[in-house]
Amino acid sequence: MKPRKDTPYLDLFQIIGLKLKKKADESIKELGLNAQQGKMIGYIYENQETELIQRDLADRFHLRGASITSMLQGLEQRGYIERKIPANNERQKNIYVLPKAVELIKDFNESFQKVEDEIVQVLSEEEKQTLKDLLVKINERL
Amino acid sequence: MKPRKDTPYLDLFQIIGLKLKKKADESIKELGLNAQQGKMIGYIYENQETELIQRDLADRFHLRGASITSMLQGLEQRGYIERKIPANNERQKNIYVLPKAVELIKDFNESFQKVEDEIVQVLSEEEKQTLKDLLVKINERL
DNA sequence: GTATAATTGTTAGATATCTAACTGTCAATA
DNA sequence: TATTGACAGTTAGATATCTAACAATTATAC
Repeated sequence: MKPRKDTPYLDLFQIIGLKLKKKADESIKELGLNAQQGKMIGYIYENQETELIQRDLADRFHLRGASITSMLQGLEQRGYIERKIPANNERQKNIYVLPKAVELIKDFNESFQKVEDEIVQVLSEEEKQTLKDLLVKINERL
Repeated sequence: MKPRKDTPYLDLFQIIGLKLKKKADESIKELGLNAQQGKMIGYIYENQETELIQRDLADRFHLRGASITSMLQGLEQRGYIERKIPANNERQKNIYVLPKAVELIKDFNESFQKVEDEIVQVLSEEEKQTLKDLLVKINERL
């Protein structure tokens, strides 16, 4: 009996995603953080003037509120970020990066850029553009 | 200061991967397993006549040996699979699915197929083929 | 043949994520 | 304005993954 199962897109996205996660983790491991934490710090840095709250991070990174709490508690204890309850809403916490994290952001970005380059190194400019369009289209409807 | 960070491919793959994982988990949740377990059972079923060992599963799914041990212990305790030490190599364990798992495979595959269809629903036949070619190319070099 | 290497799988302990239940605060409305 | 519901975040407990150290077995090299 031949398998009727045939889910090449699901499988490819899953495997590529895993490989990329491992590469990204590896590339910033020496900085003492994982890729998710690096991405998070970078995102906070770029958005901290917009009254960024944990809910926003959960949405952006497709994680649950509980995961964000846990992650930010870790980053806060280690001195990378701080959380301040804003005057106008005591439910929320605004997130800011501290200098210790800012120092690392350049290194993060270089490392992530290298992984990014690895992804598309085998593609022509035209193929890269085509791929990006297709991925955006898929992501929007998913 | 504008962010110099720009890793759209890394970000898109990460987010699409997460969304797909959640959809796939959701789609087979009622069967009492998660997507990874479903994929694993399906793969074992299709390869159990080839003296499949844990090492093979670790390679196929890009997981560590320890993770496979843990996962298979769970599936074995719940009666989905069995592991037998082959006569010719006492280090190894050959993996087989049990009837309880076989019953579910058809349902798994239908569920995964639905997620698969969701991924490419917005693409034309030509776009689908292009995407697959690009993904395969990327996956090979990664 | 024996010593050394590599291979396969397991365990222990760490981390990241999840769900469900919860607290406290703010918003809507009757 | 008092109640009810929605929202932001936390905690507890479960699960899945990882790394590192390990045991047992097999393969290789001298």
